[in-house]
Amino acid sequence: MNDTRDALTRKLQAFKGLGPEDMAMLQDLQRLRSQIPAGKEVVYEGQHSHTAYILRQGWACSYKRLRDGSRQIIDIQVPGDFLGLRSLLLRASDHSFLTITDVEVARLDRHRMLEVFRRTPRLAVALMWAASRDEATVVEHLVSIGRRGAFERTAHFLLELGERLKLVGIGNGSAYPCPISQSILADALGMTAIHINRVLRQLREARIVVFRDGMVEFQDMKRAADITGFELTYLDQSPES
Amino acid sequence: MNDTRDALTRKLQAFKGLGPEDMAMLQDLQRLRSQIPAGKEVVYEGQHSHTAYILRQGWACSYKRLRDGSRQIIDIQVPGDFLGLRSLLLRASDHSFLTITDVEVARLDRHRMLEVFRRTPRLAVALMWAASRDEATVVEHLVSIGRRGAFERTAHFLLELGERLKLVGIGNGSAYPCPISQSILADALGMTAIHINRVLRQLREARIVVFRDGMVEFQDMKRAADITGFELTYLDQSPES
DNA sequence: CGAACAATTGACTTTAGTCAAAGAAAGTGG
DNA sequence: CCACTTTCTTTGACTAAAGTCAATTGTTCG
Repeated sequence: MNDTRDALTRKLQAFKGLGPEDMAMLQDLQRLRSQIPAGKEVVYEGQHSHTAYILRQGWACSYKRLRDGSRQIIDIQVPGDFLGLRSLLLRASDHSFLTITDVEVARLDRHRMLEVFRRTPRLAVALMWAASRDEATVVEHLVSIGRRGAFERTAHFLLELGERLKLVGIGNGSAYPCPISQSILADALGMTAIHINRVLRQLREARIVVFRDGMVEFQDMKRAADITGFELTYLDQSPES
Repeated sequence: MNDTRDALTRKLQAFKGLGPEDMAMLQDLQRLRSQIPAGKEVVYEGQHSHTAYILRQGWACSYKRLRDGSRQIIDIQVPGDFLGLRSLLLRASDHSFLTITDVEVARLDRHRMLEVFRRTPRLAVALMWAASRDEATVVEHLVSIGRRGAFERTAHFLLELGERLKLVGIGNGSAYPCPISQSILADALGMTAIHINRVLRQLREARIVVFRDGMVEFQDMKRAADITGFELTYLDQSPES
């Protein structure tokens, strides 16, 4: 285990065959770093910024706000994830961000990405793989919100998060730090904060998983996976070359 | 209006600056055509097929089935849309398809796509733009299912569909052919067929939109857009170069 | 200490789902 | 062309899930 690697490098290493040039370019891509404090809302909806980020450290989420003030979180981003990749290509960004903890990001712009495509196509494919995986995650959330009940949905989400974190070296899938509030969790899962609170209690009382004090601890992952029908194919870690 | 153009060409033409070589490549990409009859389920979940399609004619949908037998439709595909683009990069395809009408598709494989990236990068960017737009649509569905009530959600979906079809020359946004059954609509919107039936009645009685006999006709688009908070930025048609 | 926010719980309401039943439309084999 | 099945649509009556309102307890932080 080489803890000096950044999260995205870790993640892409599931992708075999990246050579030294790819790795160098990947480092270079993450050169323009900056820090953002927790709780900062980066409102991009409707903005014409062709900028995306790599989240290097910390947690964030992407969301859309509706006119009635309610908020739907599209996905939680953890280290190694992209922020706002779509805005590189779409004219106007379609969503905003919120930093959940203090974060460190690396800025990407369209020009740099095109350069990656030109000069290190292998890395480009790896990045597109990561983007596809993010997209598959969003699709799974859609399915979850559309067709799973609150109880299964919550357990499923926590299982998924554990797997995603494990891939970048945080936690072991069955226990991991999770600095998100119940109201963020509620907005991610399409329910109210009050309801998620009750659901979390049920999960705790059913001895499946405990969400408390910034930690998630599964007591019975097998049953959790069973109840929710969780399978990790959609996150699948090792794309063949 | 040049009706001889295929739907994808029409759609990408919103993307300025494609040259003759790009156009030729775009035609070439659609060379491997085949027909599939209506009602065919193409089950890909868990399959390792690195194949995607361009939908040239007809309607289809992508969906995931849960263990309890229920189904969540991820998106409806209309002419000019991609089918299964993610499976070009992910190891295992994460969803399946259903043809809603008879369709004509053109097969894509990873190798051909990589060739596009190498030889006509301009077209590659245009295709990635289209893919980003599809993704933005999925995100909007997520938001809709998570945070809009059934009435607004349904109206929103029908508005969106109208805009998408207009872009490829089908209908005018306020009236268009729509060959999908109520049960498909229900599974796309995360509700039951019975409930969508009631909602469609309400929309009809409120003189907002009529969904009947394979046609959608808005009677009051302004009010519909107003009620649902519909804006088409997320579909935005003309990306700047 | 008090302010602001997060978590918790109870009582009640609303929304959407379930069950049951029929009518309508569309395709099939004779 | 007609009986016959199958699928789609529609409606009513009832149930279950999740939201709303209201209030309380912690917690963090200046």
